[in-house]
Amino acid sequence: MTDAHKVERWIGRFPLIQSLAPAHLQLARGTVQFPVLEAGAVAYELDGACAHYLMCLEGRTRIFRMSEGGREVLIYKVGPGGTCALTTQCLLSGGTFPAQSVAEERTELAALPESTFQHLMGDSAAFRSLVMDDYTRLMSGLFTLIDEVAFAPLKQRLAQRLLAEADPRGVAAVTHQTLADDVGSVREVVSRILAQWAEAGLIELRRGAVEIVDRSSLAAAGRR
Amino acid sequence: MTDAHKVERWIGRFPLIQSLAPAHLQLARGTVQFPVLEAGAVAYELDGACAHYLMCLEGRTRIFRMSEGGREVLIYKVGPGGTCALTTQCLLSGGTFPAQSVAEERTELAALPESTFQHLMGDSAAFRSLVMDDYTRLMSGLFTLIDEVAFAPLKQRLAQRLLAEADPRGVAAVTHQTLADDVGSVREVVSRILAQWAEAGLIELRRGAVEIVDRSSLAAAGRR
DNA sequence: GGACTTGTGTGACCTGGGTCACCGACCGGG
DNA sequence: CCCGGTCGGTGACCCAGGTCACACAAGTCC
Repeated sequence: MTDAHKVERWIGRFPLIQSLAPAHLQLARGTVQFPVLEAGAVAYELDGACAHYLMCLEGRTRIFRMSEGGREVLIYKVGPGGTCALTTQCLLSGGTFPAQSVAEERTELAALPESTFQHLMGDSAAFRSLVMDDYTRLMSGLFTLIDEVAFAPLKQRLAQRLLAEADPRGVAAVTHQTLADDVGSVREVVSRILAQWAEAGLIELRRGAVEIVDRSSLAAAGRR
Repeated sequence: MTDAHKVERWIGRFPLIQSLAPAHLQLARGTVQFPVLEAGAVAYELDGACAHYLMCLEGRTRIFRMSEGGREVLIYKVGPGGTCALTTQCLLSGGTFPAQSVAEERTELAALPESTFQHLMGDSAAFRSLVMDDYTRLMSGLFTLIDEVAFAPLKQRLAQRLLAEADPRGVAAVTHQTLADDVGSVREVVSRILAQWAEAGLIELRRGAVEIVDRSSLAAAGRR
């Protein structure tokens, strides 16, 4: 695929880019790059430096925090059309990444170099609002995350994760292990809870996937 | 105290305000207000709307999240010279408060009306950096909060809270109950842990206060 | 100096969920 | 068809921390 095509696709995914003033659009088009991550590649590490504002074209990355003990909490996942708001945090604060990220599958990105980013943030109200929009969204996501982690019992978080992971037909292609990682627990415990739910007819278990039979009961399963 | 005095004091607390362009400074001085909260007053509630950018001149407010079960997690406390970064979140996102806040003592604020805030954010790079600075700080605070809540055992969080609350002489004027609230636990448990530490000579217990005897051991007490 | 209100100490008990140690089932490749 | 890796299931056990139910000590207000 030629670079021109890539640029078009990028703009297709992020239509707001269009609304930049001509000079700004020019700058963006001129400096954008298109890195690709293979499945399993780390996009960035904890405390790494950050040189680009990243936007996701294709694929999916998982952003999470890890404890010394090796357990994890999922912060969020970015799919096509999403930006990695942590790069924003990084670029705005001048600091390093507060979390780590790995690609779950082959992932194509659009990357604006820091200089372009800073320039546009200073000059372009449109660009600012584009960036800040995602950034404030991240912030509110963190708040809900906080009280889930602080207050919600494991079952509840697990139920939500499962629902979030399910495709339209209700199939979530995940292993117990990855679920456990996402909710910050361990496989055995997750398996047990899933077994209960399967018992109750809320879900059906396959190898490498969970099929949700009764979405609404599952959603209710966590609470109380 | 006259308004002119108040304005001077405000600028004294937030020297960066000085660096605004004359026209912007003019606008800020012309529209700033100085509300006062009595001890125990709620500064804002969960999901409340937000009409002002708030900066703290004197006093202290506690910002926290509450679960249905009535337990709390402390997000942060704002003292003199601090801004309430949640108002930023609110004003930038156009949404409502993601948490609640109450004044711990009589608190004097400086408040910029939303229109002024938006105007300055749009026009003044200096103001933007002033605001974004605190905002990104909040964000990174949330990250550390997340993995404390997710991974750190209660003891560790308690130890930190105690150290954070202590005055230079090592005296923290808090009740077991307020400590428990801050770390999202209950009184009995906190009392027990404190009793252990007192036993070990790390702290000394008084009514309504805890005196830290051995700061460094206390800091280490949480880990492992 | 009662009588109430706040802060604290303590024991008995319960439970969510993490740990350990397996085993068995499925799956893909030589 | 066998063999090693990835998934999933299960039981025994343990422990931090929350719940309940008090008892008591310090201030405080009349």
